[in-house]
Amino acid sequence: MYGINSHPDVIVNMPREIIPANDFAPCDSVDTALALGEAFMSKKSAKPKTDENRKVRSTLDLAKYLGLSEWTVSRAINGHPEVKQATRERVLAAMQELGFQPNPLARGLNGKSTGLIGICFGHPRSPLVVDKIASLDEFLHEKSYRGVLAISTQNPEAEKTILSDFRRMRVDGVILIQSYSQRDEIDRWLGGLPAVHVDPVEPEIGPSVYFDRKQAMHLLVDHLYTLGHRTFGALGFSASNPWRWNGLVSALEDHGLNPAKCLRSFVLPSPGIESYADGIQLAEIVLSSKKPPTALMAVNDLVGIGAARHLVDCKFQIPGDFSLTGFDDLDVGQYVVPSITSINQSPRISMRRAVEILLKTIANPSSREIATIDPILKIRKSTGRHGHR
Amino acid sequence: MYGINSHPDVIVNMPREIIPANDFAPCDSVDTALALGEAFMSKKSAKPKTDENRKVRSTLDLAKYLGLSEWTVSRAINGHPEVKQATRERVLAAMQELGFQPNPLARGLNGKSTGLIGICFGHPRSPLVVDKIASLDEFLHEKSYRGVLAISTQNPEAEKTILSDFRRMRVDGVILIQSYSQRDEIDRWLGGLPAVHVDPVEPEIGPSVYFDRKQAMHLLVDHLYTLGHRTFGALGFSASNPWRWNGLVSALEDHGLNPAKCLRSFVLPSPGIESYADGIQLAEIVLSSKKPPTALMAVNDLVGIGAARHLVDCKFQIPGDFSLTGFDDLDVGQYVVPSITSINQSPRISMRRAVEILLKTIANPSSREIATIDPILKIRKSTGRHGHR
DNA sequence: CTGAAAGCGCTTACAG
DNA sequence: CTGAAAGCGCTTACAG
Repeated sequence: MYGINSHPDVIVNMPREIIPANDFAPCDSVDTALALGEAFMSKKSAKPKTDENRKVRSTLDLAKYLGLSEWTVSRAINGHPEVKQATRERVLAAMQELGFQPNPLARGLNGKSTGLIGICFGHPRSPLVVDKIASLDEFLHEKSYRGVLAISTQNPEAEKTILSDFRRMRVDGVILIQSYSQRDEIDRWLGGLPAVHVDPVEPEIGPSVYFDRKQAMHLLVDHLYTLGHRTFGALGFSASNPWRWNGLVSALEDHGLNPAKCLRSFVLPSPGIESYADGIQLAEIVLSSKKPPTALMAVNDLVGIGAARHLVDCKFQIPGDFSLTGFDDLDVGQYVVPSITSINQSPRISMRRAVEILLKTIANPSSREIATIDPILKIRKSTGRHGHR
Repeated sequence: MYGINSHPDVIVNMPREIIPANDFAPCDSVDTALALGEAFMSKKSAKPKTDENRKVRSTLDLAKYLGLSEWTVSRAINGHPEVKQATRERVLAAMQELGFQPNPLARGLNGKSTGLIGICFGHPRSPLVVDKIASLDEFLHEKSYRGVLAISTQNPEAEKTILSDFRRMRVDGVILIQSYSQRDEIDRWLGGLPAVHVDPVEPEIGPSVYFDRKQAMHLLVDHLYTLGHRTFGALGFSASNPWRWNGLVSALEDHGLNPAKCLRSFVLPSPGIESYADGIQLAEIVLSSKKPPTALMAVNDLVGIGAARHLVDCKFQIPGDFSLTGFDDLDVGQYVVPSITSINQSPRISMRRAVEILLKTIANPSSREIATIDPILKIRKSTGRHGHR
């Protein structure tokens, strides 16, 4: 339905039925159109009411078919108050029956909704992206929107291009996921286009969905501290990843620890795609360091699993020698040995909120709603007391 | 660039720069437009040539700016032969410089290219989908197309709706990945829209990319047979998955084995999402069966890893007691214990071919190119001689 | 090549 | 509510 109702609370379910491409017969005269209308309505119509003889292809056709004016049909479809309820229902019912939908391109040309939502992922390589995309697809379809997907791969230049394209194709709104660009730049690129940010690197000052990474780091540190750990290693992230790092630092301080002494960061000289192979390399670095920390906190599950794999291969015990945490709560984390303690980010809920907030922002551009997603700690076999074998 | 060249071999790189939404000043008179043109061209123009004073927003503006007619500009952009090379280059250069692009909506309304490609995934839950989406995004962007993504979740009704929507938004073509619908139905829903099928369930009779699953099953069986295995179990698929099953049967027959005797199928009463949990359940079923086969072939890596996990938990040796193969060659397969023998499907190459073939089909609808992607066997630690501990 | 015009399928003032 | 019309930004015959 391409969001063509201006009454968001009255969602009309119009079927999206097929419109054969080759059966177009324009209705040039009112007579033809009326004859057509009769054919549709006549109970003893020779032809069955199949897709093949559905000739209502424009609002003008529909208007003729219903004996209304184009004006009325347009207003009815767009939920304007000038047309009375009974007429509107008649129009909507006919659309249902005929499977007719106004052409979104023509709507877009007139500055109306196209039913398109631009989706821009900053970081495509996480397995969570599949869940997010599937969820977005589901929630967007529920509201009769379509997602136009693009991936910027953390490249601001690409992001600029993508947003420009979104504007050019007149999307109704944009969902930006893990954007790495400057907030003010993005706003400039958007040029007023409604947008919701999900987990931006820059602090959120507009409509956004914000996963509480600081709390997540607190949950992990609390868990490890309770198990007796006093030395911590960050695997694959450092102070250059402020959200993770600052959360980690503040969590340590909350326990009376001095991060300068108890926290070390292990990063690769040339960071890869934060996957297993990185984890293995990072574990090598940890092992080659003096007095490695006992609690290792990986930037994500893949790195964590890779690191665990290398440590186990080197005959270290997890959690006897090292406790190890991941991040993301991927399914796979439960099926590796040892299963990996992690943080669940509720990607599905997060996407649901993103769609909700975007639609609110489209309806009311001054809305600046922010949703916070709470982390969930998943304790598994990769964390335990140090020295317990 | 929205595919606005009718000469596919001459891809013009036009910048997609930002178009501020609020600075629109329509050029109502030729005078205004010319003055504008002068301002653009004057070297001592007061205002710098920023986004802010870029006022060429339509082909008409561009035509006035260049002192050409709208007709010429349109023809130049669309690569028609009537306009001579020098003029075309001038137009194209001005577009570059001004960052102007014709409005794709208006083009679409006129039955021209919108630059949109519909992408429909039938099976969203595989981790490979991320790779496929990222690859499609990359290759489509290279050709200045945009992907509109939808997921049908193996529901023909949803697929019908999605294809109808694609037509309504005038996509230039469709990429259907793992569609579960009937081929003739799809063709009807497409109504002539150019499309390429990737790994359809129905045999491919149009433009398509076809992963050679039969050969894949042969590679696996050859490998297992060479290792001495004579009894085989299919984990998570049966004769209802014809490609897998028929390939498996023919491979066994090629080795002189009788599938009726040496092949058993293990499937869940209510199949899940073909992930780890399914694998665990399937392994339970295998273990509870009489004389379980020694070679287990999982429908995919996740199921294989889950099954392996359960077998190991039950103190069976892999590959001592069971050899186990997966399918997909997910990264994770290398990092579990034991690492899992699998089949690589070259998803990136597959997507590249899909885009290539689609663009060829758009350019020439009678083209019916079919690409075959060869499987690659990845031998890892989960397969070996039976009884070797 | 130019110029003037119609048309794609909508939306929206404008007068009745 | 109707009717006649202009406009969104393009493309495309049509006459010169």
